[in-house]
Amino acid sequence: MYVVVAAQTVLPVGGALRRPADPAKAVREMEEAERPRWVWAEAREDYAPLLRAGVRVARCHDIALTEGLLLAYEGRYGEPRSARAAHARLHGLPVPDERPSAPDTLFAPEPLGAEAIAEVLADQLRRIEALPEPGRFRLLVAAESAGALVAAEMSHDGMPWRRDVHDALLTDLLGPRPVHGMRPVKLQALADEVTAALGQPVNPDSVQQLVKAFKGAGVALKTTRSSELKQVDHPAVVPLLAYKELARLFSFHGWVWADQWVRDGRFRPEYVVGGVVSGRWATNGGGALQIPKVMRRVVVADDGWALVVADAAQLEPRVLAAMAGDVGLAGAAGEIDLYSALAQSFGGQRENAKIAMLSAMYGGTSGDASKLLAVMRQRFPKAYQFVEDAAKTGEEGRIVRSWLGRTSPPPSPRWRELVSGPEGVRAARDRGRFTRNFVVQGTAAEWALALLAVLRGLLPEPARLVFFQHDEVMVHCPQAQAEEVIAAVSEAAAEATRLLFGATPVRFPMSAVAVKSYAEAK
DNA sequence: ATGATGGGCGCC
DNA sequence: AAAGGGCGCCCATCAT
Repeated sequence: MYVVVAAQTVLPVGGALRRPADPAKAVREMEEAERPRWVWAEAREDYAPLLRAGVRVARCHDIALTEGLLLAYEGRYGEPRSARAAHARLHGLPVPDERPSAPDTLFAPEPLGAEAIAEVLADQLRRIEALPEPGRFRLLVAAESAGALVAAEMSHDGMPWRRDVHDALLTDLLGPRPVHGMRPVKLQALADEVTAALGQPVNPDSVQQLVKAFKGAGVALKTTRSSELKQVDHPAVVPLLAYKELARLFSFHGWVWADQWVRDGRFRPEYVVGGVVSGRWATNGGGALQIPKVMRRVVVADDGWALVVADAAQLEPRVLAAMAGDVGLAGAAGEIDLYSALAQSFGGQRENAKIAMLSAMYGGTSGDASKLLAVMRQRFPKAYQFVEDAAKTGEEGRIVRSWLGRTSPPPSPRWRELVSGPEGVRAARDRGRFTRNFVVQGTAAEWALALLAVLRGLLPEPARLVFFQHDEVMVHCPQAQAEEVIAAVSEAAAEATRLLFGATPVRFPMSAVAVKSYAEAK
């Protein structure tokens, strides 16, 4: 049963519109009584007020996310996907642009009413049924919508973040917090060392100045990447590399960042569900998906609580094995260490097996790749063919889809120009690598979303999902629940596998550990 | 002053 | 560890 929530009203589909005095209370009561699938314009906006009112729901249908998935499938990639835009299209009215990220409260349009949202829902459900594989797409929509619930909840609950530990770490590495606009003392000392070693004043943040100064010292640099610098024998290199590392920590995850993103011992980033074309999440501020490993010690469970950290091992090759239905590869993917199981086919070398798989999935060409790919083609023809087909489709300018039906963007007009020009072969090959990767990464993202959705439903109160990073999840729970949560992770992985692939010999093992601090995991 | 772009690098 | 795809985000720099 679908129930639309919009603008302080509640509309059970097929029923009568209600205007409850306390909408949050009405949602809570209906959730307890009948667990409907809640429908709203955009979970990111509509669920947050409910969370603040202490209401959580099990299932939803996110109109905007669904519209985005449908438009892409229908070859209308990039058209506005808001409920308002979808409603306008339905009635042949002018379609408004996507709302700017900072809504203008003075001139923002009236929110769409529940009846209008119900119309869009009916239209979306019709469009889904008209697809060649409606069952898969329904699963995609459910998983994406569940992801929106999780994302809103994780932003609401936040990841444990010890500001005292963070401050101690920063002070240890950089020196005490400087006054605004100044470099921390240790950073400044490194900058001074670089200047002294190069014999002229240089801002180590400036690529231009660095290249010039190194040239003056007799060193020709193409770039100032650390990989290139490491090849250079010059006394400025060591302090410069140290500077780069610490400067990044200071500006990306330093005190200013913490002032902005950490409150009440919780880091609260804003996640963007489906923010990456492949279906992975992105973040909007906070850089939650780029937290440096050295910072993990700052993520500490509350007293008496634990962090259960779990990540999927070798997710992408397993996804490929399951999608391609390659019996040989699926057999190896029935083992915990897929690459070891493959080693036999590659002269007993686990590393060679790994290179072959990665090159097949990502279009790698370096080193021994081509030789190993030949072995791959011979031993695992269906898996090989699957990614080759995806690459060829992309090179020809056509679109590909993930297992559940997420659609890759079409080539840009610029690409179409390029591909018939002198750089055409290169442009085609680049896009082939993209589509080759899309089918694997996109399906891996779907598996991870399904895992997340199932796990969310299995967690006991008061355990909370607090972090999700592509193929890794973190749950914050009372210590006494840790074993139960670890078991829930395994169960969720098995269920996600069944949902996507049905009966398959491929296993998707997850390593889950209970720790006090994130740094102890892995 | 403000906005756009590219280098560089963190994460998966 | 190699490797490729995907991002976000800072800084410097250049154009407006």
